[in-house]
Amino acid sequence: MSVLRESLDAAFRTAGLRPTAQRYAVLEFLARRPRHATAEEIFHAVNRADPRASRATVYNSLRALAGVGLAREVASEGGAARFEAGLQPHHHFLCDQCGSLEDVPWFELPAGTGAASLGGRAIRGYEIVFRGTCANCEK
Amino acid sequence: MSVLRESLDAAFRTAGLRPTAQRYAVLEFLARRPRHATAEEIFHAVNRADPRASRATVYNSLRALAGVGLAREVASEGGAARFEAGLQPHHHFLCDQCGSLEDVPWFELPAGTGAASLGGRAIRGYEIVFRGTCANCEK
DNA sequence: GTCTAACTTTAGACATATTCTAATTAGTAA
DNA sequence: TTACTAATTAGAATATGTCTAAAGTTAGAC
Repeated sequence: MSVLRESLDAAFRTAGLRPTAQRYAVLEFLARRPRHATAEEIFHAVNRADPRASRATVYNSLRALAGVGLAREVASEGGAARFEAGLQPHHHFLCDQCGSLEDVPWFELPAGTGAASLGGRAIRGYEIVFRGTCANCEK
Repeated sequence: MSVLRESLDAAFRTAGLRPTAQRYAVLEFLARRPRHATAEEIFHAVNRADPRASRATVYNSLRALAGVGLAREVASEGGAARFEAGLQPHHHFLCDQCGSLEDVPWFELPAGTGAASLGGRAIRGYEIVFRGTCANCEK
């Protein structure tokens, strides 16, 4: 059993999620890969390993994984939903020109930022979506 | 001609966008209304005014309006895309429990926040998406 | 190890959301 | 008005996501 598999296994147990081959496959794919995979991409990848895997299972797995924080849906615009392994937090950058979605290394909001605007809510996390022109299009 | 219509008209001209009845209807609906309308809701509203309006036109109009900044698609998760008039900037809050999407009054990031993470990109704007439990579910 | 109950997966139908296409209509500028 | 171009229409086509019933797995009790 690979090191990755062991750590995923531990992650499942910690999360109290029943480990299945399909959930491994989905999470492993997300953990290994460039971010922001669509359900369709995940389905194909998982399907290469196990040709019987079904679309519904990919969605089920993604929901299960997202439910315990092992994966998350990226708040994106248009088209298919995109998912990523929920390992390290980060922000996102969306290019107006070419539409690419890039990761931005994590940084915290200075303590208290916006506190006055958020009254009554319990904040568990946040993400900043920047828009503009990416380094490539900027040239 | 109403005051709203006049200001929308001016907005179209400024944006260099050909003003059509359907685009007026879509933008007017967004400008008047609670935020975060789905294309379907917009379609029905526009359709009440002009029963011949088509879905495709609603999508076309939304894209045209978004292209010039008069409307924007809200980065949301799952289900149908949501749109809002692009008038005042604000942040968003997404409730883990009930899934509701709320506006959070605008506040600026302190100058220089995250600058080190964003090198090479031209930032035109940003939005913070908070997650947690809304005031209602918190009770 | 075997049994059982609960959970998960499967295939494919179904439902919903969005885009495309060809023909028609409306806006613009001369 | 006329000619030109862009936008709209209806509905088909596509893409995305969910549901269902039957079959397969897993965890835990024995």
